[in-house]
Amino acid sequence: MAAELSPFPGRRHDHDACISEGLARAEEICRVRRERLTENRRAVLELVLAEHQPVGAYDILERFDWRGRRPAPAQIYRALSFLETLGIVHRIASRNAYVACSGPKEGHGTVFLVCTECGTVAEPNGAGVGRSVRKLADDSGFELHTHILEVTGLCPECSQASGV
Amino acid sequence: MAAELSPFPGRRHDHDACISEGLARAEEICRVRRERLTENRRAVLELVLAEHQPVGAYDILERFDWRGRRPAPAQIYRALSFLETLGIVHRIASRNAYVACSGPKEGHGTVFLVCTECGTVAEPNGAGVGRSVRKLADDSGFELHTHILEVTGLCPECSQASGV
DNA sequence: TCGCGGGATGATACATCATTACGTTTGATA
DNA sequence: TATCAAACGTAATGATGTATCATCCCGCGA
Repeated sequence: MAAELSPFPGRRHDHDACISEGLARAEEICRVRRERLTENRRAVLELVLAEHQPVGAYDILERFDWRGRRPAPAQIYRALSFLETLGIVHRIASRNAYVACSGPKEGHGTVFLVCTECGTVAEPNGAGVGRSVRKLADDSGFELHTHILEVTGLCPECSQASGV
Repeated sequence: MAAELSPFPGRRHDHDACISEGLARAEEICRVRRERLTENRRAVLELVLAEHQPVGAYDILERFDWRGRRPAPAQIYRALSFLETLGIVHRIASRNAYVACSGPKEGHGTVFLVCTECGTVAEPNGAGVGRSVRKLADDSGFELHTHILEVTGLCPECSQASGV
């Protein structure tokens, strides 16, 4: 088998590829849905894609220096919610911050592994957890719409580094 | 078996009992841990216990009219974090709001079912989900510390009301 | 090509949520 | 009762997120 047993990106992955894949995916989704990936939205997406750590809206705001101007918060939030509806950016509620969706593959659920040491976020395949959640909801008579699961701990690299 | 198949409180439950049980539980925990359930903390807890909906810190602030004075935000947050460490109040990250822990029983995990219609929050027994999460973390080489799972949808009553 | 209509933007202001800082009070206990 | 840490009171500030509205831009039909 090839690369990823772990959903974490690894220290030396080709991050430029992450970015261009992310952008390509966004373009494809917009094409299909007949939405516009405007300059603003694209710029925000690039800033979110720039890292595998969640990034706050105001961090984006600071890094955003598009043609010398400084946009207002609303502009960032508008772009972020647009990208969220497309499913290419996710909000990490426990941190009030945002990450780019890391996998093109379907079947990943709304599960985030957040490393408390380096901040990296991974989206593992959450199918098993998804089943548990559905069962739990059924047993409780709850009509499930969405769920978010945010797991904190140490990613493989930080776990090793901390001397296991 | 007796009452609760569903972890939801039900429209006509004895809510006074919820409150006094909650307070009694807090007193017991403080006694065991040699902590002080001061007047402030108790007042905040009462306001959180007053509903099964998550309540914002500033909602508490507004309702807080303890001897005519109006406390500052810091006071509310201090009490809330104290109550969180005791495990009798939980923060709902997706809503920036707080609920009282609904069950005296152990074995409930950090799982919240949040009704988007009436706002009621229930804490079902999350043992099954907990196992899935541990497995997922193991498979990803992730050293798990904590997790929060917030499920949105319709509670049994609202689900029925919406005409299933 | 003109003009219309809806979505996106720019900009100001404001609303909401949370923390820091610091001096004072309180309560357990030695 | 002297002491010390914990909790409180208060003010200020920081961080995050929305509302509003005039304007701009783009696709599309006349």
